[in-house]
Amino acid sequence: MAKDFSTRAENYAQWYNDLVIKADLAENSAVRGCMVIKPYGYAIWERIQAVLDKKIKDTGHVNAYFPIFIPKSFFSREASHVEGFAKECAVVTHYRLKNSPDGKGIIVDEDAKLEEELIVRPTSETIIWDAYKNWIKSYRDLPLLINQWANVVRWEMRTRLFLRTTEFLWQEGHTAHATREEAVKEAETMLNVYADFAENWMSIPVIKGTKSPAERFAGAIDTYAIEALMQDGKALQAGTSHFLGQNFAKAFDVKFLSKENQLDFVWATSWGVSTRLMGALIMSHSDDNGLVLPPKLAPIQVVIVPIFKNAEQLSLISDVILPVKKALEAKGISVKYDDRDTQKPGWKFAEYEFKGIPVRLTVGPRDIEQGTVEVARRDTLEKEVLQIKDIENKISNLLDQIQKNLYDRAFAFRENNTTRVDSWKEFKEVLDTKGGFISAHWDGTSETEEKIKAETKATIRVIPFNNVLENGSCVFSGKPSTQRVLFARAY
RNA sequence: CGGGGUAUAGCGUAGCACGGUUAUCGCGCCUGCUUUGGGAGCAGGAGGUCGCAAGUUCGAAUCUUGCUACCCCGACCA
Repeated sequence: MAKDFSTRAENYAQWYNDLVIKADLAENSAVRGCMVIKPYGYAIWERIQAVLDKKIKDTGHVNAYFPIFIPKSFFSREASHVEGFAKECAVVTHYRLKNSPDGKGIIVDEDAKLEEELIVRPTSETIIWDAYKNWIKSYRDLPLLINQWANVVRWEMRTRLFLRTTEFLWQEGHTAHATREEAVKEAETMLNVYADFAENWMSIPVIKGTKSPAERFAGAIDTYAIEALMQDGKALQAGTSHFLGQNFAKAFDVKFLSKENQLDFVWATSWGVSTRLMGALIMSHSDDNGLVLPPKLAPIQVVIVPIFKNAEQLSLISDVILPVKKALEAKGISVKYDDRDTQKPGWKFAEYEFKGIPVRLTVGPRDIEQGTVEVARRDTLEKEVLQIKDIENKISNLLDQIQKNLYDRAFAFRENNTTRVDSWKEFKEVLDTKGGFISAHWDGTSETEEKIKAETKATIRVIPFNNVLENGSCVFSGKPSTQRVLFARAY
């Protein structure tokens, strides 16, 4: 087979880039750091959206839409929030262009300067809480459970397709509650929704937990996250959920009258996942032959490739296989029948393999004679020959098997790449030779985390929920510690 | 924003130190014939402001200056 792309062992970063381009998921655009999501990549994102949107609605939330622009003054109301985002904001300063006096092109009209600059949203807490102020007066208005699907802009220094782009797509939930307990519970609920989605739809095992103060969202009291391990041993934060306390309520003066006629600030959460999930999906399952998609998110789950020399042969095959396609579709399976005569079968095999289609059916004249179909599965690259009459009943089972196999494979990889470490020497050794998650004791201070990061580039990815409490000493400082946390180098 | 590098067809490239016919090759694209169970073969063909601007010269992809864009490494990050 023609190998015009890198393998993971040769160059993991290059492999990822080649894969995204060659599988036709996305490409770089004329705007530095911004990507064009191509139809096939967008179809996968639409699957992610559709499933998550339903989960978000099933947990009581409704969708709304807030502006892309945020007045600069709103932005600075919550001190740590501005501090966190100020360095990566795009700012709109003018609203008009004019012809250049020298006749060469077009320039910004300096007379059209905005009274107040507008920030292109890097996240929407401020504009949303400004609106919530008018919506919430009484405990009867609570809880307020709103989500929005939107694009946001964060002016990153270095970008990578899907993993970190200047503009990206996401959903952001913003909720308001009467009590602290309820808000904390909401943040946990949504983290569980994300974890369920990652594990059962994306086949990506994740670790749920709390972020250390250094990794916390700007403006949050607590940040929860699901953390996944990629095949190169680096961790990737796949989703976050924040308990915001009363920080934004205070900044935007959002108060409600309780049943007891007490005026109090509301309690808030926000939570989101982004197109970065596409990166997680790619790096969790794909191999040196290209993309591997979990069936539940694959835009095309089954592709049928007919082998034919002429129109008569094709029509014979079509007569037999089209009813099978219909039967599969009736079961909710998405099937593509590629009967183009402009590409050869071998070309199609390679193409669909690279695009990660979970199951391929091949039917040629020999099969028609014998009443068989060749079934190839993308995850294991195994092929078997089945009776045509059995296809209808066996394929959905096969898709389930693939979905499960991908999860099991990723889970085993994570288990094999999570190491318990009790000395600083071992910590550095494991990090450099093996990578992956390192479970180690930490004294709980930001200073130690900072020093570990400076020396090794590894950060605390997550303090797992339901962590076993055990006495130990910090792997770096030797000070007393009560639990292990997960360290890793991260995306 | 620091340090390094690159810019020639849709993509990847040769040519450039030493200026001189019609700018090289591969992939891809188009046409025809033969092919079709793992990225077909042969023949023919189309496609270029050599990043932009100025300069040196009889003559510039090649030399000089300025500009622009992009890539890699670092600090920052979902």
